[in-house]
Amino acid sequence: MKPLAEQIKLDFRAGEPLYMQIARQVEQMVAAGLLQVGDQLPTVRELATELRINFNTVARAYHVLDDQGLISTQRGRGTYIWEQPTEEMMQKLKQKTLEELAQRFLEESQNLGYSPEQAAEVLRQVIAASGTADMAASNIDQEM
Amino acid sequence: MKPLAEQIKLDFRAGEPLYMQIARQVEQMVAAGLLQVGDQLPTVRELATELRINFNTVARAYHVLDDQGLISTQRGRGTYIWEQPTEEMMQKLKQKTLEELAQRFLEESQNLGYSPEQAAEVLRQVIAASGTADMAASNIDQEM
DNA sequence: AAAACAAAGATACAATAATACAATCATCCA
DNA sequence: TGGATGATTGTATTATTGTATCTTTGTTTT
Repeated sequence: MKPLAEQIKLDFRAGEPLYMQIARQVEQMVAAGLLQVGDQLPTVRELATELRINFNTVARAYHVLDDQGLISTQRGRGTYIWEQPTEEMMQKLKQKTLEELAQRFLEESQNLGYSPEQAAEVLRQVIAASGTADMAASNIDQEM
Repeated sequence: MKPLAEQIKLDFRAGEPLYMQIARQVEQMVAAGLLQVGDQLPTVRELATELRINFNTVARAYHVLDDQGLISTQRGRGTYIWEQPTEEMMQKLKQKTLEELAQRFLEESQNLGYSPEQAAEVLRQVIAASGTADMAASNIDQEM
């Protein structure tokens, strides 16, 4: 297949920002099946050089797609098309898991030798700590 | 016991660096008693191959653990769980692990769209249910 | 015209990978 | 026995790749 860079056309005079043009065209290629799960996208620098723009602009486009879950950007490794769970899959995953998560948390805590009450107490503390916006690193150790 | 490599799960999309994920999970296995004094860890290349990452990333994880005194890495020899941590170290390690477990439980719950309070409430119910013989699936969603 | 905002670029940084290296071990043969 | 040699293991250094932060620029708003 032709290099991705050659398939992306930028219109420097369009109202649409460059990074959105890139993101949109990658989306369309995925939708068209031209890009498939696991495919590696060009590095931000490669694509930027081809398109004669700054690599941060490509990085912004990739960031948008990453937020969508369409791709996976991995520092030091590269950028890849990511499996996108369907809405119903997400829904199914959501159904049962909260209790299972709690169950697993409890089991793992008990494996460490803690009682369910201690596990619950630490959870409360972690919640409290993450709730405070500016929390000086809470030290739970002394409190138990 | 299952090979260590199979027990380590990497999330390539997580914010947490891969080497930290590895180091943390090894810590947790030590805290849980799954790894004991003298046990040999996989070589950096073995583990890296299994995890499909570069062996330097494993080496970096091992280096972190070596600095903590938890393991001993020896060029040409391999990597081993170091002397049994003192009771105090073990206590701290377990405490840290428990907090990390709570943190992860919380994050995963929130990823599913639940509030910290809902997560805590479900945990309470699971605890209560595990006390009694059977636990009917509680449906907390409508209650909060 | 000045302020405010967003897009794009420049620069420094952090995580991962690639490559070459040094220490140790295992094997074999004199 | 012991030295040679190749394989294995962790280490050091450098390159690659995405990220964070700040600056510049152009457009819009007031």
